[in-house]
Amino acid sequence: MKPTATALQTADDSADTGAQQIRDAIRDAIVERRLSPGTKLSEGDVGNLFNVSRTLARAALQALSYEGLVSVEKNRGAFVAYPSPEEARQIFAARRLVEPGILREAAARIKPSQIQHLRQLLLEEGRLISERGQTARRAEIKASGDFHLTLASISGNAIMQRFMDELVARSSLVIALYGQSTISSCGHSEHGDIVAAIERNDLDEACRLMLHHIAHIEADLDLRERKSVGLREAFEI
Amino acid sequence: MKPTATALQTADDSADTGAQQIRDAIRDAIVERRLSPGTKLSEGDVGNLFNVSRTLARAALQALSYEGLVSVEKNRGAFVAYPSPEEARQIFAARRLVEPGILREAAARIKPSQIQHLRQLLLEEGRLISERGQTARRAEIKASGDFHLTLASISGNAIMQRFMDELVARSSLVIALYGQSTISSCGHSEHGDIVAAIERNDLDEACRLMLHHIAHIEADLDLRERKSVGLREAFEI
DNA sequence: GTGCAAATGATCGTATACAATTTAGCCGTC
DNA sequence: GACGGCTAAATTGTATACGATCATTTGCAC
Repeated sequence: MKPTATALQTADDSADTGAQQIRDAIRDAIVERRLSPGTKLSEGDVGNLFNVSRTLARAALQALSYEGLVSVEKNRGAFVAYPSPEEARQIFAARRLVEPGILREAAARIKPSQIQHLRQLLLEEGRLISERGQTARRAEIKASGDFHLTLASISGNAIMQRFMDELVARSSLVIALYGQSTISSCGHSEHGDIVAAIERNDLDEACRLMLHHIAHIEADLDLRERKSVGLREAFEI
Repeated sequence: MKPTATALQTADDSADTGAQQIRDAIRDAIVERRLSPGTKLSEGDVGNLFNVSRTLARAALQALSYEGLVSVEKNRGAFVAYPSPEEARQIFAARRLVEPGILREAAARIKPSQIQHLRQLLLEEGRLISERGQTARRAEIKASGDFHLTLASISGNAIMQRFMDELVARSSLVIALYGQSTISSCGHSEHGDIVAAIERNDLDEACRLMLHHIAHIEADLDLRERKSVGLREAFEI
């Protein structure tokens, strides 16, 4: 299972300012679930795909490993991360821990134009949900995460923003692996409720809704240990 | 101002498993303030210092830039990060936001042996404070951070732990730049108070103490904008 | 036919080499 | 004497090359 050209070549021919472009392209592919967890990302293949040397491919993969999106195994190669159930729990625990705080901070500094921006995001998200097709689905996944990231950006704390970047991206991986419901972002209306609570300055309610929202996402996961199904159980029906 | 051999060569001749060793050595040097903010870390120099090629030196510096300890400027090189007052504020805002949560999580899972471990850390910290000399001072800086990192490790959340790693390291940079009091870790007793509160299971009080502790550290900073002192003000006495 | 051992191929780890960019020094002109 | 442009040195950006490690398969013995 090697990454196909269609899975990765999105921002290909843009200026080659370095490994960053490659990193971003691969990250987008992972977040939008065009690349499945466990997919091997060999340095050579990635380099060929983007027409750069292994040096840059390696740098990009290394960067992604710091974000927890790919895992590099010594002398074996890089793979799209395959979060364990335990990791998944920790990711959502971290989100429960930081998102209320980010929300409070954001609500305290939010300006009318930014509320407007949030509302526009919700609209776009709603539009994508009603559309059909793979590309719409992928855009929807991204838009769903963008809501949380925008909140972090409004909070004005670049460090928390980067942290949320990581958490949202890794959440996408977890949902790809353990999500049950076919609908990817079941909680669209919940986003709207949160914005509404912010608008009427009811912070406690907004935080409550946020925690509920995160719990809702997590509840859709099936985090039972799957001991690499496929040895025997997969055929012993 | 290039990194001197004595500033970096700590774990030099140990096994060369890769760039990780170099990264850790430089990180320690930064956290213990043997390397001052703004110091240039050229790839060539770093490579020579550790007897490796520029490839590995570059990888190590790149990794440190992801942690915010080093800033790499395109075509200009890498420098020990020089956090702006605004960054400093964000770092501490982030700590205020996450540390109470980590503390609660840790307190909920803490085992007697881990309390023992914390107490031992405090003892060691106290011992270092009473000693004199540069090496003791540096060890003290590290020990002071280790308290917070140990708490994060007890929380059992690897993601939050990594995040705290970053925050504590960057805090050290900020204190090096903006700290006023000569004593580096004024809040040793506060650490003890927090452990005591945990021990008697008074979580609210523990969180309150933690927030107080962070505020105390931050209060010792002089975060006034210094517009690269040395243009004119430095001589216009 | 099964199991182990050596050879093969693919991939990674690191070093070196070359191109591009910046920085510093130098000289001529104003 | 100060300013501006030019050349040279130093440093980074990227590619390539070679040695090391791991996975796989081939072949042989049992």
